[in-house]
Amino acid sequence: MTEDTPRRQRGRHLPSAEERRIWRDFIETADALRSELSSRLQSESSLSPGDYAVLLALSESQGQRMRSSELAAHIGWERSRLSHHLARMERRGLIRREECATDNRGAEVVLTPTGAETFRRATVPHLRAVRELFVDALTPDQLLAAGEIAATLRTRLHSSRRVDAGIEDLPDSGRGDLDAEDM
Amino acid sequence: MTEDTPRRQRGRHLPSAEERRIWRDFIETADALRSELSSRLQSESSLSPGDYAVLLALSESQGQRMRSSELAAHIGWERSRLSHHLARMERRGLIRREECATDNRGAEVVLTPTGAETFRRATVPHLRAVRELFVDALTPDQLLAAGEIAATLRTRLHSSRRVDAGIEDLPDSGRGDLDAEDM
DNA sequence: TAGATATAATTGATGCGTCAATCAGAAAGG
DNA sequence: CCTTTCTGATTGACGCATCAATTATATCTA
Repeated sequence: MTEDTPRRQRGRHLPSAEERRIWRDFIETADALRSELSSRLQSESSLSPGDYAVLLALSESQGQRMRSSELAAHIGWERSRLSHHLARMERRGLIRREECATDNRGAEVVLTPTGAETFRRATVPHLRAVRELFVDALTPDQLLAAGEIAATLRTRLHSSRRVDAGIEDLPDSGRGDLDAEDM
Repeated sequence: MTEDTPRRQRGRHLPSAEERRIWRDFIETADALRSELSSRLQSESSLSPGDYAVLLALSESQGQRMRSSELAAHIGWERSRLSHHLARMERRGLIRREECATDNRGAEVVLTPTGAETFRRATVPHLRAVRELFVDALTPDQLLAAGEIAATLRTRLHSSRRVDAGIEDLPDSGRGDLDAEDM
């Protein structure tokens, strides 16, 4: 009774060749986009996307300083990743780490003048590239659709992560945690 | 005459807050998707997406072997990246490198039985995950739209890479080189 | 207040990606 | 032939991501 003729009832079969093609196209294009943006950012400003995310968050923060954990949460990184990254950024003089007055375990990450200036000079070219390669490349309809597709995928991603068995669909929980990466 | 009031003539201004939001959503979602798929693949099969791409290409090749450069071109990697990756895969016994009979500089990459078996066991769960998190998450319309968006973006990406000055739009050159990553 | 536990942050190990440099062998041109 | 140039492939250095382990301080509770 359970023969596997192409009886496309959603959810029972593996993706078809066409579906796999779309999947590949989608994920590889997003990847190529990320990598092109990243390489432009790198050559124009000597910043990686990670640097950019950190500097953006700090620029927008009170006093251009933030507790390390707070920063990690804000940009959606693991603390360990941030710690390694900050070490590299500190070496380059983009940020500084100070000890925290109210909690002796804590560290405060501070934007240096160099960091602020580097970030300032990076912004416009970066946003221009986003416009050129993404916003302007798409028709207004496509742009809208892209937003909806992203929202849909994100919802599924979140619900599937909680259940992990992955059978029951949770009731659409809104989109809670957003990360900052890229302005 | 060139004041910058919101006169949305495409191509002259930086992306708006809403456009930036869509951009962030899009790129971060694609990223989250990639990372979720990759982590499932890892825990189910001890394979990275890179491993998967290499094994897929080899599985489909004549005699389960390929010249190293050929393989690199097929999956769209730099030779250097492939070389490093093959070194790691060889250590784990997934592939083997033999010297090439017809060109003494050349190397042939060969799928080992272990590699073939590991790949075989990885395929179904991986495709199931692609279905769950991507194909089935979207409506048929959205799936189509995703494919078109990817195609559009890819075209722009390719033309902009050639010109590099990036002003003139090239006439839509079809989509030449595709990479293999993920089946 | 002493001991358990939780939390902030760092560290070390390892895999992965990119770049520039290298090396050996093939091809081409004199 | 011999030298120059090109090409297949590898290497080393470094940045980046993830995981597990660690350190130091804070907090909680008996």
